Amino acid sequence: MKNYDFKAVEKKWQQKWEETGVFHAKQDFTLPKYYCLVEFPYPSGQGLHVGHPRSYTALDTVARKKRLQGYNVLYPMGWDAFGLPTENYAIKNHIHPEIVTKQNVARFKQQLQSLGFSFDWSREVNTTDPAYYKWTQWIFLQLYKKGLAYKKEMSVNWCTSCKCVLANEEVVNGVCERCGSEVIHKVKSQWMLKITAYAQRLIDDLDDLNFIDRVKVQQKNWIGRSTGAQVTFTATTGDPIEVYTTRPDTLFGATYMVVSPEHPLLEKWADKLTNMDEIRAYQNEAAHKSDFERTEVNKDKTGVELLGVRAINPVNGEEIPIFISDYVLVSYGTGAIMAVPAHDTRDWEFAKKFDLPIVEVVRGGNVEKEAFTDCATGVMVNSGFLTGLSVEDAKVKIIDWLTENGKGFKKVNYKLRDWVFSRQRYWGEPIPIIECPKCGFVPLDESELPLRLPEVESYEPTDTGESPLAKLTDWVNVKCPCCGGDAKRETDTMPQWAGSSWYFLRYCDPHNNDALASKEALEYWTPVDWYNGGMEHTTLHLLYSRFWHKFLYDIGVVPTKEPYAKRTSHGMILGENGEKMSKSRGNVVNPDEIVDQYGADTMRLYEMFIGDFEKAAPWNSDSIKGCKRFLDRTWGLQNIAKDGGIRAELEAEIHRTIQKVGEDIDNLKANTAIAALMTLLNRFYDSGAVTREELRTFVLLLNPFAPHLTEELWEVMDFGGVVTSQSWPQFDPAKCKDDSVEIAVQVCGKIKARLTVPADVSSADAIALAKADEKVAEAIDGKTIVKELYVPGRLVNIVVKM
RNA sequence: GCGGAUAUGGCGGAAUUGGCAGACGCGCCGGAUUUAGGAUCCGGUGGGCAACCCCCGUGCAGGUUCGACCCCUGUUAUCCGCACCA
Repeated sequence: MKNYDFKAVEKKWQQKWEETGVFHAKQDFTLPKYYCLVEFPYPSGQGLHVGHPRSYTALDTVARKKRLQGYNVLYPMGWDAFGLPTENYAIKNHIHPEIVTKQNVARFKQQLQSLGFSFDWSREVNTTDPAYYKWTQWIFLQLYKKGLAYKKEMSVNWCTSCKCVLANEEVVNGVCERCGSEVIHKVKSQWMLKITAYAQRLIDDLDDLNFIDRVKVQQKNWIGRSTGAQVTFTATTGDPIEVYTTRPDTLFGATYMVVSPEHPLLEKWADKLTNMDEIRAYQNEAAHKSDFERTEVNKDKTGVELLGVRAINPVNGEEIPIFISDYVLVSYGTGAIMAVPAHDTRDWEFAKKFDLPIVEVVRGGNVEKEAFTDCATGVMVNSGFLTGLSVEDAKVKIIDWLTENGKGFKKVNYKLRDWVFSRQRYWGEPIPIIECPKCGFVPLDESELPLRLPEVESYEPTDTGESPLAKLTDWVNVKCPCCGGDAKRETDTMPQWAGSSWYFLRYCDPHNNDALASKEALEYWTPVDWYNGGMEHTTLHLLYSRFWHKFLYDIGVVPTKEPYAKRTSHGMILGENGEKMSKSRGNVVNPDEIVDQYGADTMRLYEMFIGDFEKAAPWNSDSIKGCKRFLDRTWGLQNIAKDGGIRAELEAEIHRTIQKVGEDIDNLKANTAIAALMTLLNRFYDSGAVTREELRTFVLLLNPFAPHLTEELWEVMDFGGVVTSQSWPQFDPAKCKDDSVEIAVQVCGKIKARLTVPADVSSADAIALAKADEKVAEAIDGKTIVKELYVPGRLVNIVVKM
């Protein structure tokens, strides 16, 4: 036996796979298909880290197994290459971002190829390629034409460090999701996408999808649907004040109102409010607070009462005070609330601080001590015609009353906001819109796509909030396609999430110049059968791409309502100290070094063996050795190989292993699949031999995890052909069972003995055999047997009484 | 605060979903081989006890059951998501 030279062997097979194109998806649409997808990476300057291969290897094992099972598998890879880090690097080093991207992509690609993933490289896509972003822009134009893209002056999140606006989804705890810098509010005119129009469908359609639960829960929470009522209060000025509430049943307990500091009625009432100075001061203060300050928890309630205008409760005609307070948000509901301090914690705190009346309307709590909110099963009190009803009935009755009297109606609200879609940066897709003083916004004609990014001298972002593109007067100043007059191009670009919102469609037909992909290809390949990716994208990329896909479905471009049939998510790989891997913590493991030291197969195997796929797992350099040892022992099997079929004494175990490995790969339980293969390997060594047929099966089962070594072993053993053109082993359920089994014998639940019995032994015989055992006989001697039971193949339990 | 999850040896993790807890791997201990180290091979390894066929043991306290890591009630800790969303 030759020593296993992983470096030479891995290179050899990687070249062979590339030359023969064995992993290219076939263009034959009559074959059963399987579309496996992993999130395409952002090609950063740091190169791959050990987290990337966890996801890629897991679906690579699925893809490889599915191919052996006869499926036409699409397992593609590409580059999500627009974005800030590249642009910032380019600025710092005075290199064009396109060149930086090219270098990073080359590095990533080389790293991925060194790990032996079975990607179809003939379908590689790159979001920064004009032939690609032509279609990103095309989709934007379709959204615009359907009224789902609009430009609006509004208060937006502004990252002080990126010098760029952010979507709500990109603001985490009041700071920028990417760089962690402070986010402030800025009033700017921004392109928006109307994702809210799809809020209900984005919730409803989750039901039919095979997504892991936490993804569904997180998306539902983010969309934040609630049902309640919109109620019209009337101000003493005669103006209606609309509020939204989920508790219309508590309307009789509304003792004051609160409007947000930005509420438009305040300007309207400016001349009637006697304390306008105080109000303006409060508004000003609120406007200068960052998101972080404004949403800080357990913060004291603040506010100012409006003097000169009061409100009338529509249900009882009572006049109540109105306040402004920053605990009421402009962006949610109507920007105004009715306050029911007895049954809402925030209102209660506010009422206590401003000494406002607290009227109990649902019995059961002590509203002087705290707000009684957990009152869904309570009974109404102090509530006029609602008194005596259950909360549930009161809700129905009050909504009927409001509707009949024109004072309100049933209403559904969402926390989801429209998607802020423009970015004031260079390295993104140009938005293909021209603004004409006469004609307004004019979309570029589709024949002019792609609208290429122009060359610029400097990519520096500006403090004024303008895109670097704005400085290119030659590019900006154009003639209006509509009237021929002077007009200007939109200079903002699209966010990084644009290109990734539809990339999985492009893989189906990546070189198509007439459509984002052909109808036939989409019909055949979509939806993605299995998509694995990070939890951090749940309310970003995953939600955005579902939205775009639904839109494309509505306009007849794609044949399915949903892009992904199944979504799973991998846990993070942590550093050896159990902390998140990061440069600053100095615990980063470089995958190149692992491949260099142990080989790609060991790296792959270890990443799959490291633990529960869905959970975070700390890296352990000692444990890798165990995987290397296993592969070396597998290679060594050729020394004890002999002719012959599967031996009778190993038949059941081999069939069970085939079953287990297959099922475990499908269920993301690679760790136990590998454990089963290790057990089987130990059995071969224990028996001193492995037959050719046994080895053949073993090699096939191991192939998805360790593709290089198994190909080489296949070749050395002269099994014929290559592994990639074989069939996945079949198991026979009838052969998975042993003829005899070891069972435990318990007396009163305590184990007294272990017996080997025939697998098909009858209950009576098993119990008789158990009783015949010396220790069991001793334990039950002289006692009354209360109960005897036999769990087939497991145990006998004899229950006795003294 | 709300929502979701998790808790098993020295470590990563198994457990056919109510039926022999600790599979598999790491680490550790002992042995073989080696000039030595490394590598490899063999044996052992949840805890207690001198030892056992004994006792204890799946975060903690109860409960249901012939039988509970698994189901129920309560509780603690950790992680994640959302967070003044009316």
